Amino acid sequence: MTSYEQFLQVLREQGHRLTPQRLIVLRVVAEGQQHMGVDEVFREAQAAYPFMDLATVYRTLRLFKQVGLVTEVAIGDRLHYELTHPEDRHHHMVCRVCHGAFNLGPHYLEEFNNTLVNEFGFVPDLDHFTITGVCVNCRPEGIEPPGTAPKEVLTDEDDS
Amino acid sequence: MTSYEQFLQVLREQGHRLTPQRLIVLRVVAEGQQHMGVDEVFREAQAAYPFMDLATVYRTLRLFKQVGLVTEVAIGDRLHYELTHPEDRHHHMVCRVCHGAFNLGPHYLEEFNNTLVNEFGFVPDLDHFTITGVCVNCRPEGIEPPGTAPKEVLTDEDDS
DNA sequence: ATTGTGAACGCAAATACTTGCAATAACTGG
DNA sequence: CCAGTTATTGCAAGTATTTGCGTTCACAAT
Repeated sequence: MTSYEQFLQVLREQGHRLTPQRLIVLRVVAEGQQHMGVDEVFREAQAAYPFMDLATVYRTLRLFKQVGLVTEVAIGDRLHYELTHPEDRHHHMVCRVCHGAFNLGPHYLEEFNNTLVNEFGFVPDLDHFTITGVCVNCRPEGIEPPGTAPKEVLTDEDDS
Repeated sequence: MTSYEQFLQVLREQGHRLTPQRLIVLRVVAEGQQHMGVDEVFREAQAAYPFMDLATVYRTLRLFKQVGLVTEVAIGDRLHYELTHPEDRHHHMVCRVCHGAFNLGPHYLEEFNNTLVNEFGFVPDLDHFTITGVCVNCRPEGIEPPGTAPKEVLTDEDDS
């Protein structure tokens, strides 16, 4: 059973209607190899369903994010979306220079989370978390720090 | 305003021109009691200088942020700006419910920073950092925050 | 299968923010 | 103090995203 089927179940259980538009957006995101921008999703969806409206794509992605079906990643100054893989929760480090995105295991933030909760009673939103910075490859030439270079999951050609 | 003068110096040193518009935006932000939204800054600035254009406010705030004169804080889905106080660097925790902002000392992120640098060679942007979540006051009573639920059943608050 | 209800849609207008461009004016060097 | 250079501005148009609203259609109950 694909997670696709399970996702339909989740939507239905929460009382959301399974419209063709939603099914298509879900399929498009699910078939995308990595996180996609809204315009990409729109283009693909429209190809499969010509009446698709951009506002619907925005609304649908927002719903999916809310329900947890998709994960939002801030790439540059724009939001991208990827299918949520519950078995592989992770955060993202996004390079400000090359816009590459690298995965970060959840445990890296657990301690931070606990500190905020215990010291301030503040419960941070850490379901998914995107932190910007500069990756190894884009760092000015110098001494390579110890550790393994993370696997890059996205390279988006664009400049802001 | 002692730091005000220093700020002018910074701008000048970096080759930026001291236009009346910039001086006014700087003054407005400096006089603001807390972080201000762009529209607030615009309104105040326009009161002092009727020709002020909204685009100029956006451009000026972006410049100031780049130069480090102001700090950007994401409140809700909108950006706010406050004067940078070099002697009191801090991050922000912003409540998703009441939109309240709480300061967070820099040391809370130092370890996290080091981990990313050492393990991934990724240098995160942590000059200023805003994390959203739910603050103590807005947290529903009796709801255990995520990530802190003990594996074994314990009703004791004591930690060890 | 038919129908009622309201969620979701499509569209167009609104909002938030950015950008191209010609005119202006801050700074420099004479 | 004056003129040249070019960063910066104001305006208007552009882009990204959201929202109001009348219509449509998914779903449940007949």
